[in-house]
Amino acid sequence: MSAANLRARVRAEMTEEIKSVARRHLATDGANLSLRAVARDLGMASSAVYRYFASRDDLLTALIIDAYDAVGEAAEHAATGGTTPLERWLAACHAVREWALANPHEWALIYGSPVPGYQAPQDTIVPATRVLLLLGATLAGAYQSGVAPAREPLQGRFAEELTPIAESFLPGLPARAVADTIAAFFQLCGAVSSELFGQLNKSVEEDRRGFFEYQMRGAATLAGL
Amino acid sequence: MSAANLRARVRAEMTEEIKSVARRHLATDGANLSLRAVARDLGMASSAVYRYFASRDDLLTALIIDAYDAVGEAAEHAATGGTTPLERWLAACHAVREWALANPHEWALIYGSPVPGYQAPQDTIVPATRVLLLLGATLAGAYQSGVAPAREPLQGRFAEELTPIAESFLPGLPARAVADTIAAFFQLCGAVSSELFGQLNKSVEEDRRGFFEYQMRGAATLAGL
DNA sequence: CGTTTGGCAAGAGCAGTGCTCTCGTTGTGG
DNA sequence: CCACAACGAGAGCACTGCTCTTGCCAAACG
Repeated sequence: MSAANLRARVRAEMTEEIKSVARRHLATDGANLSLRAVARDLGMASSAVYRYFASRDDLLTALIIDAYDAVGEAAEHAATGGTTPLERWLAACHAVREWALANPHEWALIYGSPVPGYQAPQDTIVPATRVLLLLGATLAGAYQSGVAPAREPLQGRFAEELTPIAESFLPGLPARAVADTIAAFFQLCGAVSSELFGQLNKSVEEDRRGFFEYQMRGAATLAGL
Repeated sequence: MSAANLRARVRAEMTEEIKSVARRHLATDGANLSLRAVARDLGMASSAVYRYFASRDDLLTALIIDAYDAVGEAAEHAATGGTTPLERWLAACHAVREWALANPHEWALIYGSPVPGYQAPQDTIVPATRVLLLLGATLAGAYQSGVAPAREPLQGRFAEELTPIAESFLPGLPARAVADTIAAFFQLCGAVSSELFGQLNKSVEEDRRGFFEYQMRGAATLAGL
């Protein structure tokens, strides 16, 4: 039994080591991750890597899940600091941005254009919603504590579509708040991606953090925070 | 002289044909464009393509410029229809979204994560600002016609950084309006990319257009429109 | 203790890629 | 008319993802 555990542990360590080297390659060379190059760095044959990941896409999927978890944890950790909902909101947004600046290629992997021919498996959708849920929970807290006043309900078909989502994911939250949460999350993604992918080319150079906060305060305003 | 023109015209036609086939490959196979496959489709050797484009990145750059122009023109054309600034604003946003839905891989090419190792040359930055300038001009028109009231000036270092940009690109527009324009543009990019890249996974299915309009009305609100 | 089984690594090999170089051909400008 | 530049084709290099076969070594079983 301990032998089997040992085998499994060695295998897990090897898997983790492959992912680690792959992450390093990702950080330096960009998204076109070469499985052979990773194998070379590990001093093993490229075919040996296939014992641990069935394909290059499988390795990418593992990295994607890790990245979702990493950015989610960074945001959650930052959000514990603030006292008011708005402070927690902004702290989470800044944490996401800073994680993205520190790990640009991993950000591109999860929130950039999908890798060609790559279809995200089911395993990725749960960790993908972590930041979204954090924003939603922050907003829900603001509603429950009365910091944010109740707002007119939304009208429109998409509001009806969002109602069951609201029930299952964030019970008690009106559909409008769910819509605002998703919209704010998209705004966050847009702000980070645009800055990271070079859209604000030489317009704001020094105080990008300040401009980002301006945008996220706007997102909070739209969400009723 | 007409001979030289003929040579140049044949060359231009060939260049256009290569781009056309490449665009078709882009639409079906995704972003990992294969120069050899394009050459095969054209019935010529892969090395012959290099007479027209120095590298695969050069071909991508040409496609990127075309894509920027296409989405810019779609937005500008749509914006001519509306009567009020808000109508023109929303029409432009919807046009951008619809262009992106019709040409997802080209959208990914210009607003998704940058292709690994690819550095956007100077030729791309002018057409890239076309949609941004349209939004800015719409906002400027609203200010000048008095539809949108004047707002408190921004404070913060990024506002100072944006002041010279305002002078050169959209003269007469306060720094805050420039900041709002860029923020709105990022919001537009975020909303379109998130929808296109599958971030709203099974939450809103039917009325995505309505949800998008909700977001863009929010962006207009933040911009003071 | 001997044998069999199963996980692992290595190597060769296939089909594909971007890109370069060389070698003919062809058409144009002086 | 002829030199020259532009062009297309083909071979070739180094690389990729992935598969298949072979050999190895430790664990499990009789």
